Amino acid sequence: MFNDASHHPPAAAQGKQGPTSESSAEKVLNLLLAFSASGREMGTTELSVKLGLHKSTTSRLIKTLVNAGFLQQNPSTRKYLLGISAYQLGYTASRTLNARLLAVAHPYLYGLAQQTGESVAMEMVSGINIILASHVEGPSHLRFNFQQGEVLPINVAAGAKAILAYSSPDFVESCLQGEFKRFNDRTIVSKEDYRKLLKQVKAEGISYDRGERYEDIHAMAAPIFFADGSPKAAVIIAGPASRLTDSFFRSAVSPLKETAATISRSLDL
Amino acid sequence: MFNDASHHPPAAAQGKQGPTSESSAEKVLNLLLAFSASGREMGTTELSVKLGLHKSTTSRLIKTLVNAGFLQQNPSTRKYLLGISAYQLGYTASRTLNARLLAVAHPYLYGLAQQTGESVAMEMVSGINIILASHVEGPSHLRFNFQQGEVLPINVAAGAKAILAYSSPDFVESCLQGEFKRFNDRTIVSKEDYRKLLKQVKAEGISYDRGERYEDIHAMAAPIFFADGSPKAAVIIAGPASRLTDSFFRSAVSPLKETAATISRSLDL
DNA sequence: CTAATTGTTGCGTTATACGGAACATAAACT
DNA sequence: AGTTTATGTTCCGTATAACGCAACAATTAG
Repeated sequence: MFNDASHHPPAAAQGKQGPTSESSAEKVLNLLLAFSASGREMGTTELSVKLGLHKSTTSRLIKTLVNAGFLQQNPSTRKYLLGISAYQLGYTASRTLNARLLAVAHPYLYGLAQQTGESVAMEMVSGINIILASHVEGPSHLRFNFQQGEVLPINVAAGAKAILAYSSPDFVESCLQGEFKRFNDRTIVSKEDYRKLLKQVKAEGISYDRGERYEDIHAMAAPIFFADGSPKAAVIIAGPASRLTDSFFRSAVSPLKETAATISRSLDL
Repeated sequence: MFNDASHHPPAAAQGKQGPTSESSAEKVLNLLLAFSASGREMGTTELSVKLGLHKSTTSRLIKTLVNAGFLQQNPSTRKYLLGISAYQLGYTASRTLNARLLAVAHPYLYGLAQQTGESVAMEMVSGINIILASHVEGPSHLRFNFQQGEVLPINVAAGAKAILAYSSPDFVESCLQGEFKRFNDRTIVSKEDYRKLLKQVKAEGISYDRGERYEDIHAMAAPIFFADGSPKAAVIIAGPASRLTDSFFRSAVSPLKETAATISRSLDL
């Protein structure tokens, strides 16, 4: 009928043009971010309303994005989804950010190891696994030795708990696919118990391991966040149960949280 | 139909070289792709020469990209590197593409299982691990049962060999970090032997497992490629050694390769 | 300290990207 | 079948955003 009406005001007409009208460069990027946010397939019209652009503009931008490989069209639905260039870009970004995280974090890990006298490590997300990415051995003769690159069992690793406590339910569930391995009688093997524990960890901001893997090893961990608020890593203090008592834990909470927070901040620039 | 003739001289008549002078939207995307390609930190001048743009233009584009979080500036070097938005985008793209791969592949996996009478599966890359992503059980009563979601030992898994044979040396080495576990006396435990084997697999286009993990289980695999030519998955046929003899292998090479190639093609759109 | 290299604004001009509507295609109804 | 609604793409003249230039900052080198 008269769908053209469109008497909607010229969007932030006057009023000191706070958000200056977007450049076309900004428009492409916002278009990409729209996909990043929703993840769904979307059509031209849907995108145009979502971004407040004209269909014609949207159509042209999409064409550009498809040519560059950032979007592709699902032939059956005729809608668009993220393409291989977006994937490649993210892969490179991930490597870059991880490298930067490692470089930035190491001195702080070292400082924490000196301060606490125990071994310190950083665990990082890799796909749907959590791996041991970096470590600094403590000054003591009796200390825990981390194994670089190891894929960690998420039910016992303190860092994994800290990371998952702040992760999206979606991601948590994909990590919970496999069976939990039992290492000893303290090991958590029930998925239900584990989910409850994550809530507790999130409330405290710290996760603990009191011998759930190796009976004589205790550990504690705090999450590191990327600029978008997503937890991508954790700092872990680990050592012999005889030294990592509850009183040690209490005294180490602040330094640990502080270290993790400092690393998170340093990533933002 | 051709009322407008549209013989308007679009840029081709321009003295300027190149097909069509890039739109600014294309410029931003190319700028991003430049980072995707090199991965290094880069400054304004370097980027401007690399892309054939003026410094001023490049500077403005970079500013836009930084605002949108696609780039960030390393304060110590003052150069730019990929930012959190690029990372998020890639993460979403990866989920999208994986979902699409699973959806597209399944019917072909099923077909191959019917055709060969054996269990068929697809392994996919996840971070620096290779996981079992999807499987179809064969019709026979005695068959191999895949374990969904399992992180596979790359030294024995046939699919892992197929994927790594075509992967970048960089990626291969990051996967080779940990120790190879020995399952039996056929298991490959030497990294050197493994690297040699990968070359052979690449030459043949197929990888085999003749009881390297479970002595009575044989398997073969062929890689699946994304549109950019990167191997992100593999199709695997597995079953009892008694049936997966060399003669079975010979007869299954073509169907297996064909299935993998068909899936790869279907992803391109 | 000067010279050289790299990075960031102003400004006037020109080409680029926009909005509107026609055109085209596909799905939804009867 | 035919008709209607929804969705997507192309064309064109015009306004404006983006460009190149060159001066200006800010570092680094000599």
